[in-house]
Amino acid sequence: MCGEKMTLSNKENARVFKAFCDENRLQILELLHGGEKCACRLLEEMSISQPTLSHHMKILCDSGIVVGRKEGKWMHYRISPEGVRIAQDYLTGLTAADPTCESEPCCES
Amino acid sequence: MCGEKMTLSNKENARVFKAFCDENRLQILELLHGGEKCACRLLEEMSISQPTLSHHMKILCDSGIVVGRKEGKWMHYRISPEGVRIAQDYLTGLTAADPTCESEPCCES
DNA sequence: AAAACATATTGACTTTTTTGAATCTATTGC
DNA sequence: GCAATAGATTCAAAAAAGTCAATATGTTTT
Repeated sequence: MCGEKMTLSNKENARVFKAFCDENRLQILELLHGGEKCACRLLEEMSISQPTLSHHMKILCDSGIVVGRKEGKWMHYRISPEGVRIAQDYLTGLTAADPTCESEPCCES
Repeated sequence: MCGEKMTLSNKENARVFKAFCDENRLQILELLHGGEKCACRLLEEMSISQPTLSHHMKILCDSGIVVGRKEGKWMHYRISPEGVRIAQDYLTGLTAADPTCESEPCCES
């Protein structure tokens, strides 16, 4: 089916949201918001070493929020709308009404 | 104004998303999805110690994703739709078109 | 083929996060 | 008041994450 939403395990969701819980990664996402950029460009706009950037790019790609494209000796990175959508779907599910919900009060005095 | 969206710093956004990058916290959110629960109920449905639960509840509350309500000797916790909305708005901004976007290609060969 | 360049990986170190035993605070019930 | 209960805090240890120098890999250029 087409608009089907997949449910990820807690472990998988934690990996997705790892993308957003480090300041440097948020800065990288900020830079990628302007469009696809290669690692060397990201590096010169940040104040971290090249191995550190590479490390964060790996986490961002593993989370699915960023995708990379190799072109010659360059790696171009961009935000993945599909990855972001998965994170959004999780958040939507958090506040959606749950049909299996028992509303019994907890620890009433 | 009413529908105004606030822009948080990277540091603040990182704190918000900390809520979602730990498996135990995701399990807590799963439990709170069924509705407000007190800490003692959460504790008996999880496999962690009481201080550890208290630690995670603090992080969840600091992130704004969960709010607590004290009633006698009990603490009742629930998911905050306003907090979740803030996280959602950040994600929406990630993929929204940027008017100040320069689309100049990066490292073309 | 050698030099230069872009990026990834390894290894060591530092910092942060997670964890639970022990303890403290606050509330309830006797 | 005293005992019991719920939850937070303190402290120390263990685990995980972030950092960068050095090095490795792969690509382009000369």
